[in-house]
Amino acid sequence: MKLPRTRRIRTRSEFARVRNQGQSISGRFLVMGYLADDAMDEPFKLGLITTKKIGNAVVRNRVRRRLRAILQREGHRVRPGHWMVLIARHNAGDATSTQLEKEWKWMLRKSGLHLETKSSEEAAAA
RNA sequence: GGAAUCGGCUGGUAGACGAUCGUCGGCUGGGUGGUGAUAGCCCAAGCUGGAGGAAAGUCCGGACACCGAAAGGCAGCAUGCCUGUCGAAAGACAGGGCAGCUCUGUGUAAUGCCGAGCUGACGGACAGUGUCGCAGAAAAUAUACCGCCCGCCUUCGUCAAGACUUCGGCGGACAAGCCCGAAUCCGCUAACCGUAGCAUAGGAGGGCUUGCCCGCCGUAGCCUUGGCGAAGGAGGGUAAGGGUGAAAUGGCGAGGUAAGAGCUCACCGCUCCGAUGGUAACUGAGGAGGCAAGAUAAACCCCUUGCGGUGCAAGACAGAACAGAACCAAACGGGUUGCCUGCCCGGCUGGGAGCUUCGGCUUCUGAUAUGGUUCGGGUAUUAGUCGCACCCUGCCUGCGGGUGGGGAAUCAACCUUUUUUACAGAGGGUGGUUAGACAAAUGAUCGUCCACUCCGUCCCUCGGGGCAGAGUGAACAGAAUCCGGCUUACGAGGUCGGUUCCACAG
RNA sequence: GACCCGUUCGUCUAGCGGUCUAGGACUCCGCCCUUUCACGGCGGCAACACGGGUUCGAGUCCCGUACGGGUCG
Repeated sequence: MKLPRTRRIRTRSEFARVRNQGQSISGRFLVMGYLADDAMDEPFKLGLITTKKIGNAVVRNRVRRRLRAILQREGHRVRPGHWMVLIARHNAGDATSTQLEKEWKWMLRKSGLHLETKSSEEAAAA
């Protein structure tokens, strides 16, 4: 799944809307906020937040790239029509890609955004 | 010579290959864009580019932009040995000078001298102001204090001389008392004198005692004078000494002096002038001065030189709405509708004075709904477009751009040349490229190989090896207007130096 | 991003280059007071962010580093 600029959350008001009206789940490395929106024409919109608490610019960039790659690969599992904000916690810089991916999938199931599509299972079976 | 470790300089080379999926920019294509063309928008695919030496810190300097002009001055800030080179500046480099520290050698009573290494924010402390705690006599002015010396005064001690006094001794004189009688004199008697006698009554005389005086000697006291010493006082001469401090007004020796002192002299040091050498910083032959001069300017300050301020969130363009200014229109305006009627909504005015038949009318004053045009300011803007992506330039243009030429840097392959092959260097030349985001791109996954770390397990000679798994791809670290420096961070390697250990040789 | 400011006991803060061994308040600890607690009294522990430099002497002055905070459309 591609992540061009139209599928990103970019304005302060959109981040504030997810924060104020949405729900959130916190994990070991991540915090995920989400909000359903029927009017959305995209499958979902993603926002990433990496604060200075995580580390210097190198570490922050690495965390963002890993999270973006996970969403590119696994974004088709997300139920369409949702705002989604991922906030990296202070220890996310020490986490590996697989750890981040496991935690994100766990969050997806717990939040109910996981989409059980037949096509993916059939593809896995095939 | 080797090893370890520390520091300086240099150095910035990427895990390799393949596959899949992505991200930002550019080019090409199609559609749209009323149309030939451009910009813009949409679509899918291909090609292609995409982090660093520090991109960091934001410590300097500049470009560029705006502020009113950016010329002068004050304030403020920065700068600081000399010469040269590079540079727009900041700054860097090279050489030199001076100073400090360390070491080796050498020398002195001492300061030193030669050499080597390291370090230096290295203009000015006779332009002025300030500060120098504690300790110390004294901390910046030259002397107060202690001390030393000189003479004077007072007191004391001692010695000498002198005067006086007390006492003692001796001697003498005098007075009183007593005693003495050979009788020397007076005296008395013999009439007087001579002479004789008397007499110790009186005087002289002698003796003794006492008193007093004088002299001498001794002793003690006191006074005066002088010497010496001590204490004190006021005065003068001194700067040798005062052991404290980070720092004390030249050092050492000799002479000299009341004591001392560059007071004088030799040597050393210092200050001033200064030959010579050097572009200069500087050097300092020689001479003069008897010696004035502390530190601090990363205290204020003075001098030299430089700087207008703000910073790309600079700024430019586009630009609603609300409010503002000017002008215009009509008393009606807006909505509904293709238009009209109709319907709906809002408005058709406030205040004062006067008159009134109470319906209104006249007059004064103030304000304005609504619509339109223009103006400047300028906000909102998913902060929209530009600024903003190598440089210069010609032509066309509908001014948005299009197209062409030249140059620079770099990459890949190629050619020539240097070199011992290779690597590498130099030159040529073909082709490509020139990071430009804005919640912010340059990545993710998988496979094979390599290196390292960790965990597990197996083997043996207990130090390694094998197998499997995970992680990392050396570290520091991610462009944000651009450029030049500085500082800081950092791994392997190279090089230089120090320290330690080992081995060998002398 | 560009540009400014600050850092002193556990906390909030004073602090002329010199008796700073850095003062005060709250906290903490010990003792006293009280039947006990509290209040109160007495005493004590406890700090100049780090590294260099200037100076006889640095918390203070200068330079660098680290950390924290602020302003600007």
